[in-house]
Amino acid sequence: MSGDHSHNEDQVDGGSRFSDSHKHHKDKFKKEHKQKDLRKEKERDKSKHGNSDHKDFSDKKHKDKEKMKHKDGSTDKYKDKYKEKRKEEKIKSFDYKVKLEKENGFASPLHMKLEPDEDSYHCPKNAKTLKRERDDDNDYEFKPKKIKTENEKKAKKRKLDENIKAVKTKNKKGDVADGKKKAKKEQEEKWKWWEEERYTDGVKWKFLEHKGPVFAPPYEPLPSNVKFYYDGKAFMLSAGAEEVATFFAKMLDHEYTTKDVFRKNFFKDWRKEMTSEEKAKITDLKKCDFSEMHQYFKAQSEARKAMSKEEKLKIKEENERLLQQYGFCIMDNHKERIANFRIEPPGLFRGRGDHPKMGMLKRRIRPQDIIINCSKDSKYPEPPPGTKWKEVRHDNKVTWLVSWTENIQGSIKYIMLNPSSRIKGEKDWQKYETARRLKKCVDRIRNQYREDWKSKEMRIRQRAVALYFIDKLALRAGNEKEEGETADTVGCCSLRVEHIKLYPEIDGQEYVVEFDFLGKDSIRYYNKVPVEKRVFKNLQLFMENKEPDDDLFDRLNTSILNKHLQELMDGLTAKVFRTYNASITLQAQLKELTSGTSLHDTTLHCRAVIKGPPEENIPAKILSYNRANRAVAILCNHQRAPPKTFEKSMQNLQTKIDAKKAQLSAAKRELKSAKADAKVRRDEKSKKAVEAKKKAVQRIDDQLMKLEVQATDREENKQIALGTSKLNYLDPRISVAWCKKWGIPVEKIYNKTQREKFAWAIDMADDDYEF
DNA sequence: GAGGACACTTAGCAAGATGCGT
DNA sequence: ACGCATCTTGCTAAGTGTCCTC
Repeated sequence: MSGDHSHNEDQVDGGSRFSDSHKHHKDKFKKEHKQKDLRKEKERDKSKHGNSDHKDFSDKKHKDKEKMKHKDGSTDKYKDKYKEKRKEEKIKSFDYKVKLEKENGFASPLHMKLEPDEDSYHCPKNAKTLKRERDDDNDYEFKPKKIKTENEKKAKKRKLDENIKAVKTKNKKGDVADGKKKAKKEQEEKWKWWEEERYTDGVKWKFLEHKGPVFAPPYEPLPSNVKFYYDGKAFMLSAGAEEVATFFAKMLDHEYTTKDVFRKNFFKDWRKEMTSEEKAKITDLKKCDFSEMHQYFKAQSEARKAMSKEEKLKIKEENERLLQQYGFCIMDNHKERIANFRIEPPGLFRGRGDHPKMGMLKRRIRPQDIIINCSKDSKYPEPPPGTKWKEVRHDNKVTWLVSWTENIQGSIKYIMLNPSSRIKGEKDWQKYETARRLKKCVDRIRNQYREDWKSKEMRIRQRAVALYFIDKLALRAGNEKEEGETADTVGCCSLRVEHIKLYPEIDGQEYVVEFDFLGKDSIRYYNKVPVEKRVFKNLQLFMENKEPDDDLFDRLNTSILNKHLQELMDGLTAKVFRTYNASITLQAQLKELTSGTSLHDTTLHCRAVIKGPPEENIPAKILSYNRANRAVAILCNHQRAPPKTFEKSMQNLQTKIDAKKAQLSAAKRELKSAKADAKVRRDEKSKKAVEAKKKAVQRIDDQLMKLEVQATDREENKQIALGTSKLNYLDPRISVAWCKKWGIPVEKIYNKTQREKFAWAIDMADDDYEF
């Protein structure tokens, strides 16, 4: 470890030196050793899972001030080469990165009902603010122009509609029979919030009323015949200790109950819940035998599965009742669906990846932990009898209804509205509008950061290279995280030297950077990308005289980067690049893949795309869409574990294909003989027989094609999750426009939940929409 | 400018619901 | 009608980014 540090300038022109305090290094050293065992375990674990040959990452970070040499003498002659490169890049990653399966359908909660239910909400006089002022802060295109002029009319009309609705609700009572009709009507009456003006000044609502959260069911003690054993002897636990023990017992099948960190954290927290006698007696987790408890829970879940239809229905009805009672709120005259009205039940914390806090006890949340947010003039939610809320506040500058502080990280959890709600939808729409604004100035910004690669100042170069990664590779910003509190993951700004490797030349390509790090959710990011020479030289510079666990961009953090971005464009942050690049990629890929010619992709022997005019072929179109979606998912590194049943289901599909093929050749033979027959007989009957056979062949051929498309799609999708990008990064108007253009029903692309979330886009996008 | 509190979006997994072939 | 595969939904962790204080 080098401690030879002295200078402190921010210029890129001197000899490269680090200035780092020795103390800092010593601490680092100690910590590193402490971490070693942990890491070894990580490794083992990883190889067990077979998902990573990932190298040993250190947990340490630090900031160094150094003096660096400007040794980048390269000239830049890329002009519009850049665009091509990007394109190549994308195709590349498509090739080498993992292939995939079918869409995994991410979603959000159920449909929402607009009609208030019987025990109708108390609605205050001043809650009728229908018309809102325009938000002046941004987004010229946020609102379709015509709406501005029509707004008043619409608002009035809506008011009228609502009155009608209110009347309807009254004579609703018990008419279960025409539920279908009603559902239809509801659809027609869906509130088009996107045709209204938005609030100004951060006001999120004027009126908010809800019923509060649903608490986790209380703990039910185990029957007395289910025993816990310590050191081979039955041991009666106190209720508190028993509850925590059951959390562990339930997880016994999971591999992580064998992990040291998990066990240690669990045992420590468990002991806190024990009585002093228990504490004295139970001192070694290894001597604890939870197997009887485990068996009991297993049996219970079996029993649940084997329940009669009536019992299942009963549970369903109860859930529905809860949903109706607690699952909705009134926000500004509209009944809106709440996303997560249930409080998270207690249990053992299991973070993602190698989380230092795995196994800790996640406390039960009580009413006195809960903060309620609602209108002053609303009917406040009641705390359960004999309890009190921690606080009831009336903050209409925020969107949450309920919050509490969680005990593992000390972070705040919220109950908020469903994605189909106005408040979420508006924000979502706005997000895409910001990304569209970026589209207009992205060339300027790209030119700018290229210029900055040559800057005299180290911090500017670092900023420019980081931004290049964020733009080109859709990396996340990479906020700093508190060490030891979470799994060791990074994003762009927090990349460390150990996360990249530089190859001046490899596999016939120049200036290749190999990325290998764990990103959000400890998902591995691995990519080998050729970069521009100047970037490469800069990276060499940044890495000079650094330890593997030093920050690659030691003069940069997300706040600096975002401040810079803010200056380049109003509302621009690192995250916007991900949205922009995802959406623009989808649009480009859809154009390319759907046009017909480019579908003759020889690497993907798919007859479907080769054969016939695309407009006649919906499955092929959907495949094209999924591929475009997939390109984005790959760009954003949205991975998933291959489904457990993948191999099997692939086999099943192949069996089906084989069977279909056999069927096809049989049908063809029959056709042939029918033809021969017709030639000899020359009568109507045999002619007809030929026609029938022809049709049969055609039909079977179509079926076969469909199966093959399905197989291709699924294979390609094996380890790619399409849902995340679909739900969070792709401007839904692109998809809607594509559907309209090619006559594909939107239902083929978006399921019900997704259609609800994207109702605004489905309503407003025409077939010529351009992102 | 560092650090923490806060609000809100993005993320993958798995349980539960649905659908499909037999 | 049943059993399995797939799709949907719920769950909640883990990010981003802003604002405030010192």
